[in-house]
Amino acid sequence: MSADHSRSAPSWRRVEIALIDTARRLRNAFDHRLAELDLNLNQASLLAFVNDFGGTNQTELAELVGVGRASCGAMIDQLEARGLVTRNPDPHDRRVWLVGITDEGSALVQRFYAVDECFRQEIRHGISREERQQLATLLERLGTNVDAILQTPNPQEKSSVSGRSE
Amino acid sequence: MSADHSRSAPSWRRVEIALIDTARRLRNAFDHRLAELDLNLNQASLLAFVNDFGGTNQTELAELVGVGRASCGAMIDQLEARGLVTRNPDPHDRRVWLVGITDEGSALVQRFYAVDECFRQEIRHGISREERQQLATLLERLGTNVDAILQTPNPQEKSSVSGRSE
DNA sequence: ATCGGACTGTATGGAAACATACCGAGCCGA
DNA sequence: TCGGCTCGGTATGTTTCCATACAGTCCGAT
Repeated sequence: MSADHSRSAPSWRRVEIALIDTARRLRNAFDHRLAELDLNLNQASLLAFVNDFGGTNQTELAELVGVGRASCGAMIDQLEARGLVTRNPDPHDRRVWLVGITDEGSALVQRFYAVDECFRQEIRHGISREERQQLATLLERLGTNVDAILQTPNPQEKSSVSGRSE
Repeated sequence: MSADHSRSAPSWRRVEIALIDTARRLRNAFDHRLAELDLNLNQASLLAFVNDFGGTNQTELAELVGVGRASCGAMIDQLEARGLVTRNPDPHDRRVWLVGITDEGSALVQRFYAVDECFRQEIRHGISREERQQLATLLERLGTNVDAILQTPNPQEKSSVSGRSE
């Protein structure tokens, strides 16, 4: 469905849109593969972070995964209910939970690694390491520019725009 | 917040994740800029498609924008309520609506073009046309691989998985 | 000692998208 | 002509995320 964008590429539909589109499909494909573990990509990432870094608080995890604190809390609720992670009180700060992994969670992370490995091989078919490196570099620079835009509070204020209808 | 992923780059966090992450932020930035028009990126895309291609039915628009038919219908509801597009019956097929643009919608699309132009200039800062070309090519290939995966119905079927708790 | 500010985690409401199921309309072969 | 299949659009329920507001806690300044 997404192949023949022959008529769907008007002047303004550029690389940026293609990037967003590809990423969406990439995420879908990832989730598709991860379905066998009853995880989505964010959950798997969270689990892997917890596995790698041990006792981490939720705010930090939220930033690592790239979701808000509330969403992260909800994700941890789910993973905790499945017995994959534990919430342990921080002895030094009664506000925070130190999220840790269980044996079952750790085992699931191993399976995630396997799925991820397989997935990446398929995804990278026909794409050299060099090209991936370029891609990473480009994304990095793109991300920098994006951050600059996001930190602009309210860009418009162009005051005398051509014509306002209302 | 997303810059110092120094400790956030474990072995499995590769280009694919960076791509998804960058795309998310890119979309956020786009929406941020588009907020001045009271549009999000999908709405703006839809509007631009309608503007460029004239009477189009909803299913086709959904595919162009990259959302499902239901979501597309909802979006058109909103745009129609704002007087930006119209639904006209297809004289040849009483099932379909031909979505057309209004004068007001067309004017808004022009403003969208302006915002988009400005946005792209900022986003592309420090990235050459050549590099964008490479990026596009890479995304194209990536998308092909993704499609291949999505069309795989159920990849593993390892049947006798180690141990299922429930 | 205590007060105010900053921070952690949670509750709540809303937005956006999906999958599914459904209705009405077209299409086509018997 | 009629029966079934397909297709366009819509309704429904679920999921996932965010933004905001809030309660509890820590910490530093007074």
